[in-house]
Amino acid sequence: MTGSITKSDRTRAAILTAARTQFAQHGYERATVRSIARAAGIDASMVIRYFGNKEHLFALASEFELDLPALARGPRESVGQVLLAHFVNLWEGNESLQVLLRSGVTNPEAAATMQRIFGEQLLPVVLSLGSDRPRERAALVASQVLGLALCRYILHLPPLDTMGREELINDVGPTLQRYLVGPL
Amino acid sequence: MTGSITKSDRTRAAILTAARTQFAQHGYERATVRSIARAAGIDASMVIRYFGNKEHLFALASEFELDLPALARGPRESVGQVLLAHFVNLWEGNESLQVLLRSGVTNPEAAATMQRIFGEQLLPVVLSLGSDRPRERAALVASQVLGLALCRYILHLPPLDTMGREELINDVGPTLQRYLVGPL
DNA sequence: CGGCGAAGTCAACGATCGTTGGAATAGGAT
DNA sequence: ATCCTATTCCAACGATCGTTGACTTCGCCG
Repeated sequence: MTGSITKSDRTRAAILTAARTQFAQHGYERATVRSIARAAGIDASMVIRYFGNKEHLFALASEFELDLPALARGPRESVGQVLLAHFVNLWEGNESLQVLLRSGVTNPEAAATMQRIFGEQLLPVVLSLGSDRPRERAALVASQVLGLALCRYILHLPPLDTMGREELINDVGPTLQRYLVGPL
Repeated sequence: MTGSITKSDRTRAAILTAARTQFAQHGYERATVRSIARAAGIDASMVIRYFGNKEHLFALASEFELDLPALARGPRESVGQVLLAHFVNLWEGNESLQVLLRSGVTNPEAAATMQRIFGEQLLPVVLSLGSDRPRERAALVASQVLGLALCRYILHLPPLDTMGREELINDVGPTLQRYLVGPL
């Protein structure tokens, strides 16, 4: 029996998926245990039974990796555009980042997770490029990337929310380029 | 009697101030009517008595003006730095913008207010500069300004949260400069 | 000083939240 | 087919939310 996919595995996964969607769309406080359960097609008590409490469920639902590309291995003149393209793919392919962004604004623990993720995953990439003031550069990159995501996916600020990928990358790419390897 | 400052005027102002602080620090859902009342030193029912309901109080507490400078009248090569300096003053002198940012992420009405403010006040300034694609430029400026505020004042992402004003303006100013009048 | 309206408190309402424990049900092994 | 256990539902708990209405206190005008 051990190792096979039981029914509980499937409901557990369904709850996690529903939780990610609810947290991403409504944030930590507005996404209720009951709404998550309803989206997963089960009773609210099951959510607690499987994940202990709401806070723990959130911790698991907001876990993810940035999987940043090895910028130092590519051409130096396009690191900004490459990094931005990667982030756009991330935003649009996975809602985990939206979970963190939507909740990190009111939930201190989510804010801490955000700090940890960008510190552990973005900073090394910046370091590998060998520029001066790497910590400042990493934070500047984060500010533009998060600001773009905020306006495009959360606030739906026109015309940013309807602009095409290429247009976006052409307009904002040079900003990241300067933050990564340009003069400050 | 009409026109003089009554006691009710002072409590009304106290409630509004307390509401702004609570909304700015905890967002719409976590700032409770009771916590606002406690901060204002009165009973929760007074908050409702004076403002009808929580939603209406929030609408009044999140009202403000950007008071943007007339960039077209100044030297063209420093419009980015001037605009950023103005925004930094705004963030640090008044918590109204933090109210909107903290709440706009989960509250659709706050998000709409944010759209309206940037559309009505930032876009005209960009238009006055005569660059191409003014709507895109205004939105790009918003993305960097809001992203910076998010990281610095909400998420407290180091080292952005402790960087000095001048340093910040030197690093991010050129980004706004390009968004406003540079090549896209 | 007595009264009257404004200002504020108090207790409670219905709703909803996260969470719990026990009853009901299902599904696979014997 | 029957039992056993994993899985699920149901009802309810205490807490907290926004909001309401009745009661109390304050301050001023005559």
